[in-house]
Amino acid sequence: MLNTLFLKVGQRGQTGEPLAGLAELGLRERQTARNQDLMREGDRSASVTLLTNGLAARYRLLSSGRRQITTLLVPGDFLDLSSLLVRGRDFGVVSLSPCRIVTFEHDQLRKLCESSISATMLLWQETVVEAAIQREWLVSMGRRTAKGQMAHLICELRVRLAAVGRGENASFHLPLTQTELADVVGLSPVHVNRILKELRRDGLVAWSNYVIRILDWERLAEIGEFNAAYLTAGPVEASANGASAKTPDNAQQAAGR
Amino acid sequence: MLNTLFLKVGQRGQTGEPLAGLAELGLRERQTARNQDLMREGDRSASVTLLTNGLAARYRLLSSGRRQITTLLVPGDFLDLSSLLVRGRDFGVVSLSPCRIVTFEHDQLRKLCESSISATMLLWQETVVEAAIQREWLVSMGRRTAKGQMAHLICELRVRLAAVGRGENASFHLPLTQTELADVVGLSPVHVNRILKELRRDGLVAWSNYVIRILDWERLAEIGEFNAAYLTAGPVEASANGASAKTPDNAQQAAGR
DNA sequence: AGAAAAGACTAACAAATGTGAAGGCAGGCC
DNA sequence: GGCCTGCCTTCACATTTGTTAGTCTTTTCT
Repeated sequence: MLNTLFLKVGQRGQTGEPLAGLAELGLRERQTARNQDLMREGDRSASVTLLTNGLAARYRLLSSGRRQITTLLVPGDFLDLSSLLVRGRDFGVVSLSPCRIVTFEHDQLRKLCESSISATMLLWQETVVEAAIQREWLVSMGRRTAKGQMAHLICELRVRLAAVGRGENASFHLPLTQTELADVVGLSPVHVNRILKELRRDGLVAWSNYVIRILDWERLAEIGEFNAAYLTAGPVEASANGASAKTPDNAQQAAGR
Repeated sequence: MLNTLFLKVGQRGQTGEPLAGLAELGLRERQTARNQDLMREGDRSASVTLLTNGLAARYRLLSSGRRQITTLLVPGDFLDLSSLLVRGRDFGVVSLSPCRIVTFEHDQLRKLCESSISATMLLWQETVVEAAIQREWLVSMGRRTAKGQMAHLICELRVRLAAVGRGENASFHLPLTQTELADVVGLSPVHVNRILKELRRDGLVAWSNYVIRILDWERLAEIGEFNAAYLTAGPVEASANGASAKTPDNAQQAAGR
């Protein structure tokens, strides 16, 4: 139940051990269909949900009907950790594939945090890494070319998915419609189609049946100016943190840098 | 030294009390000039810095020379809280006006966190609110019109600055060049100029000498689809949190809705 | 199996945004 | 006082991106 979370934390050179207690706290592990609204904007909740399998997204809807996906959630990601600290939710969450999720009640989580500072730090770190990913998206949308943005996104997903054991060699499953992809990158579906065509033409990726195969990692990372450090950077080496500062592992090698 | 931080936390209906200990931990309070590089991308640090006065920004530089500002920092904001949890920095920080800053060493901060769970939660909350602001920017860049994006940004800054006592009535000081503004919204300087012209023509804002006066808050908020909840939402009402859930104060009223 | 729906792809055109260049104004500097 | 420099502003034009709409294929539903 916690293995993807542990894998992710492990990739940063840490042990998820302090969070082991979560195993007993998880309520029901649920299975959802694709395209389900897992959470609606504006709700308050008394629990936090962890995605253990599948792909999901945080999004915002504007009055024009336009949608912006602000976060892609992969196994091991919390859908709404922020609800533990701030009331009200400024985003909705939708499943982009059939998903499996577990929920933890705020009260339980808070007890865990009170009893273990290293557990708190690990959870806080999740928020920090998420923010780094969002910053990277901001750079993509603002200053990268559409092609660079797509290239960067593919690189990011490859690393994040590989970290939790999804995808082998240079290919991974990404059950995203071109229209959904458009909502991720903030472009129109037609333009996304154009960009993908270019990436394929240039021999950078193969993309069919929702499986992406990266054909030329080097060039893809170059076009997207991708540097995996923000995903794989471990914690500060600190005695107080209970964390070891191992060298980043194979996932990073695969990721090139 | 901590008053802006306290004001900000207070606006969310909480007391900054648990962080009072910081007052003795702050090292040298420094004054910087405008346009100084306060931190460079890639550095590691052993301390966290709080902005106590002035305006600063986190940014990323691409190889093409293009710059994207990913966060605008106002008094009461930490420049690099994330360094406490993750090594390596994926952004630079530049002062956009003369600034005053205080730094706190990681070791000291960690001790504070270990001794007080509510202090930890308050700091974590800072990260969470920052992430919410970034999500909002993502929505702006991806799915709002350029005009809506500018409108939203102005609303956001008005609320954030008012919260820390900067700006009165509906006007505030924003020492941002149009070129810098372009790096915030991800547009070209020329286009930023066009948008500002429109906003002025429509009687929404007056903008001169780096002072913005909002002439029609209602319409500005409507155009930007601005809802201050993500900035003013307090914590979850929780016994464990030591936080009181007061009704949001006047700053929010001023912010409309 | 057949019908319906969803998704990928393309084309032609429209709108938004970027680029390069220039003029004007103000403040800082000698 | 005069000269630089930085910034705002505008223009003309190039490029990117969006829109609308249509065809084709695949999947889903009955």
